[in-house]
Amino acid sequence: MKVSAQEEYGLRCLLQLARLGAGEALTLGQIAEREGISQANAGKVLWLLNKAGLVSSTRGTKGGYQLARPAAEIRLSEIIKVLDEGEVDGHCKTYPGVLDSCVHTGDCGIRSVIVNVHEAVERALSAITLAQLTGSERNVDTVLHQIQSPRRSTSAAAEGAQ
Amino acid sequence: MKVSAQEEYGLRCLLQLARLGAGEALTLGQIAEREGISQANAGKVLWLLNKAGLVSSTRGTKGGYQLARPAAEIRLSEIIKVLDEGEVDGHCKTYPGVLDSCVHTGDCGIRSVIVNVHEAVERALSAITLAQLTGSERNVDTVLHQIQSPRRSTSAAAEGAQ
DNA sequence: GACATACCTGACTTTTTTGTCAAGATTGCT
DNA sequence: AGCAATCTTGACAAAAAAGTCAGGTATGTC
Repeated sequence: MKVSAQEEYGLRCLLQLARLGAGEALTLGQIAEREGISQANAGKVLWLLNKAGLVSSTRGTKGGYQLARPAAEIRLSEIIKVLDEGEVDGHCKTYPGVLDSCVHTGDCGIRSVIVNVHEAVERALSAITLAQLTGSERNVDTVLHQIQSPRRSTSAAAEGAQ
Repeated sequence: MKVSAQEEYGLRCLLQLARLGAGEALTLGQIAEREGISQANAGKVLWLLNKAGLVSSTRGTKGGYQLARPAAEIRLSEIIKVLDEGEVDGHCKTYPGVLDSCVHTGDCGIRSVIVNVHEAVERALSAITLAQLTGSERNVDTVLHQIQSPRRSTSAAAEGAQ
């Protein structure tokens, strides 16, 4: 349950693009240099984002990448989902240790637990947009604390904080 | 951003133990057989849970594992945290592509984003206890929908659902 | 129309995670 | 005390993910 390398890189590339003015674009080399990662790696991530319709690319001499939509309309949950599916090509990875075929089907008890954990995570991430991340990072704190359950005390959550 | 194999196995083992009556215990072999995983693998996971104080073990002929605390006092966030740290031995994995030393320190902009995403996830998971998972799995749905932000419409979240 | 720039894509190498094995240590029973 | 059952622990092998490389395709400029 952690942010994978590819997810983090994708997020960083998108943040770079979100800070641009209208009509501006960044080339693959520029993005890679600013984030300190290889151009090949950035290219792979941006290709995924392009395929998913989050960014648009222009080829040729004056080419580059830019956001396909306003940053305020791109949710964190969407980004994570796209970059996750790039890893596990299929849609339903079958873990070993399951007597039948797939953990996510059937009535094996763990199914709904796993699925719902993923849903809980996605719900939390869908409350945040790219635009909220570009400005001051302090804003994120504010947004995140709003989605906290109203009937749970903060002390319990802080106790188990990592 | 997904549940790793080790996390899922740990969760399954804990659920087995949570269903026991007071004073009862399960041996490593019993747990492994019920979950369809190897005894060696179950042993590794249970050792982590034991070291973290979530389960207690008894050696000898009539030995076995049992929960160290009531299931109602064990939060999902705690479980995930323990099993995560078993993977990445240290506490702060340094991703490549960062000009300085670690993503989680310094003012590199992405730091607070990553940290806050993790906090959001943990906050969602801390609202669920083991006890809530043992009975009917339908309850999980109910609990999870409570922690949803009151000012976000469900349609947007469903649109990006995986 | 030729050249330079920049994105696209599949194969390959390295690293990390996952799972297994085997030997050691502890406890209860006879 | 001795034996059998059980947990403990470090080292190793297999699988998956992450990252790199090189060749291909498209676009704009001179």
